[in-house]
Amino acid sequence: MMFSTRAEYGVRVMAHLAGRDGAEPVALGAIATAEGLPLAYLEHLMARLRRAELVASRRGAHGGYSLARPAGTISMAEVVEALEGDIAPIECISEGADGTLVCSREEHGDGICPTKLLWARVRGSIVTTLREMTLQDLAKPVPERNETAA
Amino acid sequence: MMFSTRAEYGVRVMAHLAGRDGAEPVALGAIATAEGLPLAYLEHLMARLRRAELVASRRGAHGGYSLARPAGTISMAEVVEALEGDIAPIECISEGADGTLVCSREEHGDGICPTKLLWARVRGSIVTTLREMTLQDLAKPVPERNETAA
DNA sequence: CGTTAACCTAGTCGTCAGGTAGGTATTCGA
DNA sequence: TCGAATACCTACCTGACGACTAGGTTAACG
Repeated sequence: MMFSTRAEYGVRVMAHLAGRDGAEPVALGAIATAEGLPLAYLEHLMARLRRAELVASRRGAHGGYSLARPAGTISMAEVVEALEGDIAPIECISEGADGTLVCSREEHGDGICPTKLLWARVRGSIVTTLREMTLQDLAKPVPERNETAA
Repeated sequence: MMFSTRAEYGVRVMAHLAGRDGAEPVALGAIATAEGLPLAYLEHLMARLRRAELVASRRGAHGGYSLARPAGTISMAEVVEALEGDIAPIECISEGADGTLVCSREEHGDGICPTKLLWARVRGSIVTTLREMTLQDLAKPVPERNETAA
């Protein structure tokens, strides 16, 4: 719908990695099997995540992927943005260089776009929600209690 | 991006209508010209809005569209939902019959989907934002002061 | 040196957003 | 009563892009 499977699959992989925090790299094939997702397709997503420096990779035998930073420091906004690109509810709204929102409809000098307010707020609420969550929040859906936990 | 031009165009038309609140119906051709949007395409969107009973129509000469209810009582959630269908950030999340969110990944009896929490929150923030705004909020981008206003 | 797995580049395929076209039904003014 | 205006409906087209496959090359371990 609004986000494609890129975000869906990518987030699942990241959540999977977050479950193995700090440990050895995990082979993508193992993740694909565990999550029931197509390996070849995941490779494309990992390329995006790697370019965004959210995951580190080790090639060769016993290689794989691991988080580039602790799960608690990776916001979901970073993850989703790396996978889907700039977050904009509709085409005509995008983020300018200085962080302000630009409406392409306003560039013709026509004056104010009345609907900009709406989309700006929608975008804001999405970004805020994504920023407030980290990978760690997704990594602990089953809180076991044999440890005092991380 | 996340919403298509259906939402963008449709909201523009609705905002346009809100500016003529209560008055005579406005011909779609006039709106299309004013907003610079393709008339034939807008007709499809109006069909959705009409089926959702957000606009009323009058056929024939001097016919056109008008809001079915006062602008202040029409939430943007209704408008967007009528245009785009059910609001869901990704395919696997949808609203069940009783309003609870359902993740299609959980239906295989696999247990909890860790990413559901994320998408549920994103969806929630979008819906909340859309619900908090009404058409009236879009209709007054240029607050004139020759009247005490509506 | 061979196996493993990341990495890269091209494709294919189906769907759907975005828009066009042309007709029919309804209402008004003259 | 006619004809112009306008909503309404169904069908169709087209390009882009999401989702995925295929097949290779490079790097690291044992």
